[in-house]
Amino acid sequence: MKSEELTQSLKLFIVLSRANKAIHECTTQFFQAKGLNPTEFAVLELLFHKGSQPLQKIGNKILLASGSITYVIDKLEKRGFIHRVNCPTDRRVTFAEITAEGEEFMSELFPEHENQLVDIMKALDSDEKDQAIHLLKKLGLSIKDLSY
Amino acid sequence: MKSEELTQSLKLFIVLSRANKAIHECTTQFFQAKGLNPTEFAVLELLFHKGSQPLQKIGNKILLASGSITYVIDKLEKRGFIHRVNCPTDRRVTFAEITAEGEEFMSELFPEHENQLVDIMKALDSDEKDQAIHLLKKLGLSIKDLSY
DNA sequence: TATTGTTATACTCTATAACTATA
DNA sequence: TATAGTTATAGAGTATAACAATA
Repeated sequence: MKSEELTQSLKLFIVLSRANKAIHECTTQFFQAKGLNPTEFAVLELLFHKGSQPLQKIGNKILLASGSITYVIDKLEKRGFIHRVNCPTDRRVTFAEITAEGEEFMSELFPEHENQLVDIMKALDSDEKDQAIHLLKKLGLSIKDLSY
Repeated sequence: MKSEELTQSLKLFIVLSRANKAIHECTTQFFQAKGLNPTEFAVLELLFHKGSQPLQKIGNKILLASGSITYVIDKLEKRGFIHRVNCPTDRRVTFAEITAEGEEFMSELFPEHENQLVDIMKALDSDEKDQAIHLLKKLGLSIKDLSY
């Protein structure tokens, strides 16, 4: 017979995967309705909240190869949400900077995204959310120490 | 100022996404080391645990279009893990069935997968796992009722 | 007519490698 | 030499649509 720990671990894996999948589908659908895929949203959100970034740094944060970053930045630039800015001190470096249009776009989109999340998380009350945050943070942090 | 509920919901979204991503990377890496992608593992696991299935039914469970199912089944069949079986009562239908080789493969792989999950979830004790399961199940189920 | 599965095709996203230009 | 970004190319995985066989 399987151990209690094994049964629990498998169960936790399943409910965590399913909850994440359900949430991810909601948010992805929301982004797509605005013409963005999750990667594009991630880049736009980074620039919106953290300011201009060198392309390479964006690639590191979003975990994307340099050639792929060029592709994503090109797309966002074509839509007018960001533009490239040469670094004055190192001519190899290019910054991505959000435009006024991108700023306006995100000023509307991000609060909607937040409201959607509030809606999605409504099933849990404040205490339960705190518990879930605590447990998932603990779990997530521990995994980074694993050698997989 | 942002409401407490909004801050909590956003935080919960982030820690849930991160925990899932970390776990997903572990399991995906494990599958890939065995030459499977997550979709292939999902199909194989379905046949291993639930027995033969019509291709269309597999597509519904894994959420894959019929053309894509053909592609995945072809790959698993080429590796000798499954084979196609004609339905005797409805000649339109084809079942996918796990082979002896696939059975043997999964008999070894699945317990390893479970052990990996036990390892991954070790950061939480038994009570914490139960709490997390309870909260995530509640959350996951509630989202299906949403209209997104 | 509706359904199952296949084929052919195209698209999106990502990675890799070779390259240019700087440092 | 090493680094930043671009270009060209390839590949995986998925979707779509047209199709053949069967119900």
